[in-house]
Amino acid sequence: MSESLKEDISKRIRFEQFKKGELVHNADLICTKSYFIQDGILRTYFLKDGKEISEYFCSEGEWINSPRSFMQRKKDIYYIDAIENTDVYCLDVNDLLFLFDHYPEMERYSRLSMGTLFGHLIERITSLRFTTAREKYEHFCQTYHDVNHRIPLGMIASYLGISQETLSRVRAKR
Amino acid sequence: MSESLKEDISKRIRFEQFKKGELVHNADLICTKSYFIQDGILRTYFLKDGKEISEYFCSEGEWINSPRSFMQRKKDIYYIDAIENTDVYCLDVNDLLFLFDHYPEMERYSRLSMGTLFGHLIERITSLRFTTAREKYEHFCQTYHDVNHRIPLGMIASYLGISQETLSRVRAKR
DNA sequence: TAATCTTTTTGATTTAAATCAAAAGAAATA
DNA sequence: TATTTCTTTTGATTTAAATCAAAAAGATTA
Repeated sequence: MSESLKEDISKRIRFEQFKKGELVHNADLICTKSYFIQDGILRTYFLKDGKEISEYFCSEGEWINSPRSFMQRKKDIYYIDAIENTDVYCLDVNDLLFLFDHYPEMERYSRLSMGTLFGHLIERITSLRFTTAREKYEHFCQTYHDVNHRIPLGMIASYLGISQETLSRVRAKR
Repeated sequence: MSESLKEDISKRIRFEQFKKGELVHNADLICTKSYFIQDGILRTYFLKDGKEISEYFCSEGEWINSPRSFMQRKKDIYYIDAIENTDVYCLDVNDLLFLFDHYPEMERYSRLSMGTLFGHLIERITSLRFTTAREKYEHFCQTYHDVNHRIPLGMIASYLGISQETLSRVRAKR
């Protein structure tokens, strides 16, 4: 990464803090920012039949946004909230596009990190098809073992597409 | 797209044909090619407990490969086979990397099309969590309605993570 | 510290879908 | 065209997980 790019990024990112339970992004708005987590956990979720369904969790060292809203500049169904008090650096979509336009290496970085993210999504799809609740949870533990016990049981259950009672019983049997 | 890029691409892609049921990519090998479908349907699948589990289907106008194998140059669990007699244009990973190195616009094209693909995967995850078999199939019909009846029932069932008997009954009730 | 609210666990019952089994219908092959 | 093979449908039974209900445990606030 070139010096001028580093400088340009640091000029554009801004530090922000969110309290536990606070809404980071509201689905009523277009998501114009991407958040890099310094400390804490953020969650993406959407509403189905009035209930919150967790989509994914991000912790230290990861970027989070509402992907389609951010990339396609339109509204989407996803909310983002803070599971713990969380410190982030945020980058506006316009600044990101500026960086894409001025630094070809940014395009490349983006392509490569998309590839990784892509892999995660495929893993996720595979795990959702494992039929039993136990297998789903096992898979969750593998991918999220570091944050497993920092996330409330009910949120994990909706992420896995199983009821909280079932998840509680699955955990009890380990 | 610049003329020289167009020319460079057409010099590098090669026409190939596969018979119905033929293996396009074997999971024992690294996937070094990406296939653009001109006519027909290709399927990605993997084996679980000796059974084929369909991962996704691609038809006319779409690109298919074994993503992690192709992008990270390592073996992965996915096979690709032909559901119908299929005509494709194929592009080697080295040629693609050459194009990335020589045409910044290729990086951009890749980034944008990844964004779309990303959206599809998120849709997919959402649909897999819809609890009932009927809802899963409804969602499949929306995204794959044009190829729905060109794909055998059993393959759709494994794609959705439900049994073929259940899918047959779901269909009967429509 | 008590009181309230939230989250998790435990128990009983119901239900959707899996499994087992076999017949019917299509497609491929001789 | 008949025969074999593969795919889909239908029926009976079982099972995993949802739902309903309530208690226990853990947080948060007064």
